[in-house]
Amino acid sequence: MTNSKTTALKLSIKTGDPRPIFKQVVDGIGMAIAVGELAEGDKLPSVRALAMRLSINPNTVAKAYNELTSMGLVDSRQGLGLFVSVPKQLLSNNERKKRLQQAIERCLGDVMHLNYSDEEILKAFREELEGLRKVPKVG
Amino acid sequence: MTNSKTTALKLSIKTGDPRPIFKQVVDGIGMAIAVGELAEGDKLPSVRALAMRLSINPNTVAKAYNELTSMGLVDSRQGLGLFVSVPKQLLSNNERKKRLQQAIERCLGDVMHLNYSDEEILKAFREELEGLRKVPKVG
DNA sequence: GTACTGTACTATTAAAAATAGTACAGATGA
DNA sequence: TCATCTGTACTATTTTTAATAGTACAGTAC
Repeated sequence: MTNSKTTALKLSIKTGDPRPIFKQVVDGIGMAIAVGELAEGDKLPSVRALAMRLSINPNTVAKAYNELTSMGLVDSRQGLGLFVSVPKQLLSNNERKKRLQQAIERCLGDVMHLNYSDEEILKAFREELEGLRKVPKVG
Repeated sequence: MTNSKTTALKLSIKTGDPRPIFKQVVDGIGMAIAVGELAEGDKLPSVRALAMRLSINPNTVAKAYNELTSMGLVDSRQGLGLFVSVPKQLLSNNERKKRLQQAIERCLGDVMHLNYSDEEILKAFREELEGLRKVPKVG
């Protein structure tokens, strides 16, 4: 017996998005987990079900699911499916810090051209972060 | 007569970087302009010279230069070269805001898995931003 | 003139992403 | 047991993007 309810997952693929499809899936589910829309133990849609819902190839979903598993965000149970895992930490502190900095650098690289002041950028960042944290689990 | 001195531009292509080469060039030069390493009126290396220096194809540099021109960061002068342009604003406020938010969302999406607290993330972001602004023009 | 600039092409190769189809072992419930 | 679901692992093919290679042209400078 496990938590077999497949949580409603709002996820869509945008054709205009520069990211490849499998990356959109990874990011979408990863974000849902991060903000608590998907809670520990929740079951993800099956590879084939999600592929059908998103009108994409099952292999593409499988690729995304493999990456999520590698990231330690979900656990695979043989024959059962994928489940949101207990938070774990499989990255070294150095690696975590490196990724944090790289993400921020990339963000700033994309933003610096836009002629916003430091204060405006910081404000937008803080608000976005708070907004994410506020999103509660779906009831 | 124009400002014909080609400013020393520290720029390198990293094979491990997930970004395509032309994007690394765009980002690198864009950032150099943003932080003031490249000042208004400075001349960029020629397409062919930069291509040779980076050991990449001139077309790849040309592609990056075209994007920088489209972004309004540099101006092309027929037969002369590319020059860092006066700051202009060819994006609507809506478009600017949209891009700011998208960049931040993407950043947070990459960061939320790392188990950092909001405070730690904000601190890292603020420090990175301040660090960039502090970089002075090369003397 | 010669030697630079950016730009615009065509063609080709290389790499990444996505699709299509098949197969297999474990789990579940009838 | 049987049918059906699960993730996973393949191979093959197509599509898309990036990168390379080569040529050409108009404008600028000396």
